[in-house]
Amino acid sequence: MSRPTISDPAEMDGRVARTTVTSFRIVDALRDRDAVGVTELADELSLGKGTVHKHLNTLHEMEYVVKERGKYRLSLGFLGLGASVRTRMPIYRVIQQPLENLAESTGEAASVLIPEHTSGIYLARVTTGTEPPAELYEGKRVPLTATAAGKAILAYLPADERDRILDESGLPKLTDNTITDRETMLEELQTIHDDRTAHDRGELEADRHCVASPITDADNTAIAAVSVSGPAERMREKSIRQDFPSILGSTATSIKNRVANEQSKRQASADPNR
Amino acid sequence: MSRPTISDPAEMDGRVARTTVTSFRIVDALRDRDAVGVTELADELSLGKGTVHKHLNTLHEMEYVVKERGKYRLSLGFLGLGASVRTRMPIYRVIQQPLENLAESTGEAASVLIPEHTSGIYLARVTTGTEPPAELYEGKRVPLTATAAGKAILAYLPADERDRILDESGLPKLTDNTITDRETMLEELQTIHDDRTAHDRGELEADRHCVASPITDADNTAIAAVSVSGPAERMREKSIRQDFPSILGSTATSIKNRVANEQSKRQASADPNR
DNA sequence: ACATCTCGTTCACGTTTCGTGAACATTTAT
DNA sequence: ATAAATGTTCACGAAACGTGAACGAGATGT
Repeated sequence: MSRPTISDPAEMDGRVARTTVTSFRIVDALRDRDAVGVTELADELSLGKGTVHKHLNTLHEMEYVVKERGKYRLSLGFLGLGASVRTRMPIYRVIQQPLENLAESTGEAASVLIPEHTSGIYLARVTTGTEPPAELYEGKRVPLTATAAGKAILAYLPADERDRILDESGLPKLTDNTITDRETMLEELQTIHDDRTAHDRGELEADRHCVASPITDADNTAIAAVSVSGPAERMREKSIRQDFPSILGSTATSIKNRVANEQSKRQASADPNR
Repeated sequence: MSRPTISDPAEMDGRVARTTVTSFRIVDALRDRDAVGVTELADELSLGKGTVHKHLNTLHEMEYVVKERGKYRLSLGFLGLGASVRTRMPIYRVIQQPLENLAESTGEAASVLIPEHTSGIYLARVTTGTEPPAELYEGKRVPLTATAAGKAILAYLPADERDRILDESGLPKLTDNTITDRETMLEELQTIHDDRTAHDRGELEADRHCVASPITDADNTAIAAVSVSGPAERMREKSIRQDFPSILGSTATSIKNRVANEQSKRQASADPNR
């Protein structure tokens, strides 16, 4: 989603390895299809058949691509890479329990979103009942401006970094409710900062409402956000009886404290004195 | 684990894009460390600082690498790639329920292993109780020769493909119990084929026992394997009271049928007639 | 506070090699 | 069986990758 597939070959001259870019353009293309042939890929990416074949063969040798009856697809090697990246994040190791509690007590899907580059990526999600499976969200990239969790993060980022993100990512319109005006967004972020709670009323997906709280570090800067989301109507009803903001707030502080604990533990074990 | 990090630059001449290989050598190196600097990486991979920097910068531009205070690490972009690859596999969409049932009825960790290239990769795992978290296994690469699920797959592969895998991967010794002799392995595979059940008594991890059944396609060729595993002693006790082979066998056929159903559904929807 | 050292970043150049196009081989469709 | 389409290989020219050294920023220690 709105990934910078580096289509402007002019601006980035000596600083980038073009061959690698081509390889990852192929990886990105494979990501969105089931199994694909050389010619098809070459046409789609406007590359020579020979070139595409060489790259696919390279990825195949490294076992990042599987070849089945002349067609190519990405291998499960990427599953290992993704799992490794996620498991290495200190915050990931402490959110499982809080997320499960949150999903349990609200009866809705609970997620943690992490800011990376200029967008947000779902780190984990716990679903209840008949919600779409968590796998469809984990690893998914969304604009920070079009989701409650993303706005919660933006509201608790240093102003210069927040502005940089808004500059680079813009405010893409995903539904009729998406905020696309920068001034409006800045006002909204101010409100969110005051409340420590962000709302999303169908800004990412039309029928989906979402409430979120930022997870901050010692400097009160966002490192992530927790959120619950569900069908618009059901969320509206529940919000009358349940105090989403306070539930999310306590989940967020719980996660924050666990992260802090983890970090002090790590420092203690890395530093054998004390 | 035993990935072919392409260390022999001689044998693969014009057929491979060397720049891409270098980039993925860097990715593979990043995978196993937390966050790393240019110099450190350059030394480890015996590359120039400039080279490493250019590659990291490339990966950064494409948002596959994150830069934090001069150190680099892999981004969650790989999480999305991995999730996408896995979700695209038809078998993945049908194993959740059977795996949960299996874990429930045996009280042990239940997994599905998929063969890729010459090794096996855990596609999914459901754990119960105090087992190590499933995330540590999902995406993990293991030798097919050193685990019950892997042997179950080997036993139900065409002889030529089985031999090719044994040729290429060898029989690496991981514990004192690992089978390292090819003849012994072939006999074992024969037994496994007869029983449709494979056993692993500490061949991958010393204190871990594992029982597995192959999941086959219409041709009776393995496309995966289901397994349960747990601490050696507990597994030994349980195996007296529980009939692991028959539980695994029915799980395997259940999965097999579900996969077949999925495929006929897909064909029906892709083919608008009838 | 200063000096020094380390590390990340940039740059120019020579040479590897990447990408192109066409030919060949192999598979699929007719 | 024939033909069309697709995967694979090859040779060559042009592009750019990797090397080494220089620069600059940041950390470290005195």
